[in-house]
Amino acid sequence: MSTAMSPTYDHQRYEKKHWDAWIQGEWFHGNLASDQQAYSVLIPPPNVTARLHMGHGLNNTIQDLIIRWKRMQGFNCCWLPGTDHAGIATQMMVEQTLASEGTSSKELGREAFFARCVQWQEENGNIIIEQLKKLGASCDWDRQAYTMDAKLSRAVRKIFVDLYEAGLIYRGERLVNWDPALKTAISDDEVESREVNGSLWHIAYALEDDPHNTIVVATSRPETLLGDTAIAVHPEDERYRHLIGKRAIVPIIKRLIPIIGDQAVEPQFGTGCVKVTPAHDPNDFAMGKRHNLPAITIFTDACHLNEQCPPHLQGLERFAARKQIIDELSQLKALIEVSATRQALPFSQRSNVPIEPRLSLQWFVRMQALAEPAIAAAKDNELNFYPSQWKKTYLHWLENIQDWCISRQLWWGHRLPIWYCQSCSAVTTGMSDPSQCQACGHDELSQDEDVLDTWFSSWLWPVSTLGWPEETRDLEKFFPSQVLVTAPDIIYLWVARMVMMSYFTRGKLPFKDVYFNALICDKQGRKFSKTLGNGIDPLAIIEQYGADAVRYTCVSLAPLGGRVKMSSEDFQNGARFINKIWNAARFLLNYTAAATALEDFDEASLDLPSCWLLQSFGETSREINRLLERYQINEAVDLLYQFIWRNFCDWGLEAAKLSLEKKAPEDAAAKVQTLSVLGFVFEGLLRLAAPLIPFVCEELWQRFPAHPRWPRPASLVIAAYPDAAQLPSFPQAHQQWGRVQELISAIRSLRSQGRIPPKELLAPLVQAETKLLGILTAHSPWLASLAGLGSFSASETVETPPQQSLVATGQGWTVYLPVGSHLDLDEERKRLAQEVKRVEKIIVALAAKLGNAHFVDRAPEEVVEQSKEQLANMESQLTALQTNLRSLAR
RNA sequence: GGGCGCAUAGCUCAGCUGGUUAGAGCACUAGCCUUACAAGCUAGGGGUCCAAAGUUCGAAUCUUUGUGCGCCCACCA
Repeated sequence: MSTAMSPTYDHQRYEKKHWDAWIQGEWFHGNLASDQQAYSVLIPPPNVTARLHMGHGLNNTIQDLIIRWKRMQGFNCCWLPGTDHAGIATQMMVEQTLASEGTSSKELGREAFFARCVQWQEENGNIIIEQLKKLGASCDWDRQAYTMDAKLSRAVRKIFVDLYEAGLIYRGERLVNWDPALKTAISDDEVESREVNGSLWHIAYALEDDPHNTIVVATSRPETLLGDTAIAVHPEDERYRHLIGKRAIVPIIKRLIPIIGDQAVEPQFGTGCVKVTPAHDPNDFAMGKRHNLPAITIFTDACHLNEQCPPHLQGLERFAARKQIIDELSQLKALIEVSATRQALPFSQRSNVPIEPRLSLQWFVRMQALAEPAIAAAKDNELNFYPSQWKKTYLHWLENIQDWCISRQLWWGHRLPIWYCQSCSAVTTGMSDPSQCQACGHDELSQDEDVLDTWFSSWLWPVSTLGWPEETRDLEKFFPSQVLVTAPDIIYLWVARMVMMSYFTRGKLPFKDVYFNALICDKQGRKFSKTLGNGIDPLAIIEQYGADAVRYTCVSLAPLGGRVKMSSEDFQNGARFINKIWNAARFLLNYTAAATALEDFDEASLDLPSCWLLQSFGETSREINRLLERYQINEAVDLLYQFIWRNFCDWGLEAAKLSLEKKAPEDAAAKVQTLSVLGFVFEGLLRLAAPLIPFVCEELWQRFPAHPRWPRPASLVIAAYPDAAQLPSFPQAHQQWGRVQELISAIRSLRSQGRIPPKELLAPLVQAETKLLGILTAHSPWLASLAGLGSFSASETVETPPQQSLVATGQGWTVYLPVGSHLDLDEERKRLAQEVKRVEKIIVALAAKLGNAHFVDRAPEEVVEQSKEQLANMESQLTALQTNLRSLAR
């Protein structure tokens, strides 16, 4: 029934097949009728404009791993997917398209432009969703949400109205971060400060009552003197104190402005005098408030000098204006000095141009009250961060929270549900568009032109995706979610705000755990960016190596938090791992292909290697579950890798070959047992690995005959996750076989040191304590096949080591390997001498420890016992080594 | 300027409760085409755990200081 397996795993043949089956089975769907405990996760909605990059790859693989693991544990899982309408980004994309058609948003007008945005979204908005599916994301695709959906838009409107009515939304004139390229305000969080080389111009202002005397200010923005409304000095500055209260004359425009004293002025910096331009600098704005200064805006929305400026300057762009002003100042001999300086300049992350602080009427959310429960939740450890140090960052921001400017001068987004009365200029809002002013009843209303910041819909994500403001069954079942997996760079923009909004709408946390995944960088540690072109395209890698390889590689490289350096070669590792599993299956299927089901094994009559394998599997299962519970995901993945490769393949399968390859009828029963254990553990490891690498596991699982101990549902995605408590356990056998493995490794090592060809059979002498000797004798066929022995002799004591032999020692055993002519005496003496030295060093350390009365008194008893045992053991090893060294002496 | 973090093998990193003879993967060396896998197997080399001081019977692990490097926040004109 199974088709022949190629020696290498060919992901192209299987991924789509299983994806389609999973969707068909509806196993990713959060079931409202289920009695099982719900477990839900919210996807950080990617922008509709986004294309899958490695950051998404890692972030979504981690979410998928968690949700698949929980699903296999029997939870009623719902991983809610969706996209974000990305106001600025989408608008820019559409503008670009329009420009290539020779038109623009202005020409189209608001409505037509909005329609184009909708169209763009319909055509391109789902690309990233399709890409997530390629990665294997087991989201509840029936519940896919979009922030501009009718449903979510209603939630946005509702929350706006609620906040407005609660007095938490207000309109105010403030300095905002103005992006002159996009001609919109952007939030503080979209501003990035960069160090640039700048100049400091020293400009002389004549004093009103003594025009021959001047006061000199230092500024990096001379052009803003057109908007100066004061000069400030530190009130205690001896040099200038006498000038406070007098007036100075702004050069060029000859405006009279007061000289004021303000604590904010740093006497050491520049000249100690600051020109104050409240409309164009946040500091100056604050100072202006304190001293009741007028604010004069000198720029248009595109940052050209406006009608407030002298006619000959009007229309100049801001940097051209700077040059012009400097020229004029030097002609007036008012420019005293220019010095070079490094300065932090705010840039728009969106358009990459310097931000212009601009005074304008905007809408704000009052944040302080909203922040309170969000602060308490973290302080009380109801909300937990992984890694935990982010708690401080989160709290610091919330405790110093500023009001949030939510209006954007864009067309794409949720338009503010605010109407101004033409007659009385009162404001009307509500869930339905008003037809008359709620203050005066006048029916001529005009809606605010602005739209809401995109994050204003994002902070509702935990409730809006589940149907809020309706009291839906989804909301009842799947709110709150369990864990949010995201990147730390949006801890303020999104994480903290969702917490606030969930408290406001539901009085509850939206999730109890926040997992911050690593930031993916190139090998030089630089962020992936379009301009550097250093990104790795996950789709190309999926194409080349398969989704499983991408998933494994991402997660195994990425520790919790932090930063991971990644290159496209790293994915070969993943591909190798997948291929290893594939081949282990190929090997096993040689023996099981004929059977439709495996027989059960009898725990009482298993051989030692089988017991060891079962015990290893149990321990691994326990540890993986434990690590996943603690979100130590890359460690769980590493453990899985070690178990599959080292334990199962290198030892389990190699040991099993012995009985599998036997043909005699009397061996048949043992063979069935071995095969049953291998089959059981292999299915178990497929289950352990399925959340991480679902495609290859599903394919292999379906090819595999059923085992009586693993009930078989229709798909591996809903099969039970291994639970150590229900697995057979053989701690003693595990330990015993461990010592045999140690011995085998030692013999292999001696062979290699003695340069004995792999095919030559060996005949070592093993000295060991009685019990171990018994085990070794009973397992001589395994020693033969795994260590390449022809025969071996065993003894409890060895007085004189065999002539010309290599020696190795371990816990309770010594092995001598006669090598005759192979022996290079000099080299062996050297090696032994080194070995003696190593052991002696350990003995000295242990003896010193045990000789220390404090240690014996104060250390826990078992630690002392352990040290004593170790010492005895090391001493006997030393004796054996020394004896052999002497026997080699000439 | 404030806050957070990092420093362990050539590279990327584990080592979360102090008890190791400090681990993994990649890279490197030697030997193997052993009919599951050469995308493999076996063996091996490689580390004053950044520095100094301290706590302790015992420190890669805890404390302090220093050095170097990241990131975030902040208005030094």
